[in-house]
Amino acid sequence: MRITKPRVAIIEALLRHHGPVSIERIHQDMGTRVCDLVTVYRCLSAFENLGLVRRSYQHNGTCLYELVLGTPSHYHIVCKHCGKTDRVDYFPVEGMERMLQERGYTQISHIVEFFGVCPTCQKVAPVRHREVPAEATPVRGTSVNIESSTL
Amino acid sequence: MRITKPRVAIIEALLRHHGPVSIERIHQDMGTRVCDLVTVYRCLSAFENLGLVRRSYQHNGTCLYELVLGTPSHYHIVCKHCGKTDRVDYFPVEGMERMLQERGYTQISHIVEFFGVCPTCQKVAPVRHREVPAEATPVRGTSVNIESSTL
DNA sequence: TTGAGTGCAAAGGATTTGCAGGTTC
DNA sequence: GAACCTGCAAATCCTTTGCACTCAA
Repeated sequence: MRITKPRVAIIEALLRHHGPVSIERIHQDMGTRVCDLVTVYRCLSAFENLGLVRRSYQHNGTCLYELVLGTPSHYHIVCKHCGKTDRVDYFPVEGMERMLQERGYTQISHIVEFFGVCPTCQKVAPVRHREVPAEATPVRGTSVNIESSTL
Repeated sequence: MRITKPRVAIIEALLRHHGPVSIERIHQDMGTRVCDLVTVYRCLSAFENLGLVRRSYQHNGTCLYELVLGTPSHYHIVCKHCGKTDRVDYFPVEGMERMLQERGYTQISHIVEFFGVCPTCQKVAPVRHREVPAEATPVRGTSVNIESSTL
């Protein structure tokens, strides 16, 4: 994989955030003139295949990306390929992924995410699918994504 | 809210599954002639507002619905309205939602999901966004969705 | 009767693809 | 110089909306 200006800029933009960021946001942060939005999509996709970044979802279904840094440490296994879900009865997070590996799964990762309406938004109408909130920017330093990846 | 043929059929279809199902799949299962796909979208959305069903996402970003039955029992709080994420330092799942309530969040829910490539798909190419897997049907009885909702 | 529900058609928005031209190695 | 990257434009796909009509309460 080649090192190009857009790719470096994307990584830099991701480094400035400490949590999942939307693609649009990354594009803005790195400066929209650096490259086309399409390129950001393609690069992030490539990065994901390399295990450099991980993808998660916002409550409206649009996706977020973040750098894979530490190895964070649960109830539902979904096959990335066929989409089938498989029951996971063992509860504690520890040893969870090891158990899945023993079942024959690879590229295991998991996400744990909470949703709710924050104090400031208490009185406003609910969000619908695809409806992107005014400022969907994760607040830096205040997010923890416990998704992890294992070969 | 009125009881109509499509709504009954949707609930019945959901009852036949023990895990998250895609909207398309629900439509198929209940028989495409019962109502339009759009109606399924609208009904599920209404059910969700009533807390009857919960929504989650597939690894390609498309959404899944499932009946809210039991009350299942952490790291990332995302506002459903503005999309901002907020750090959650307290780790154990127990008491997590209570703590968030104390912070002023409402309509709290969370999802815990694992992703991986299942033994059967080991040798095939990776899935991309929006790319719906051949058979994305959750295997009944083998899924556990630990998302919960609190007012 | 009458407002909530529905169908059909079309709009919206995020993500992907095709192809020609550029750039890194 | 070849293979990989990009830009631009257009296609896809899922989800939402508008509007007139139907039906449960």
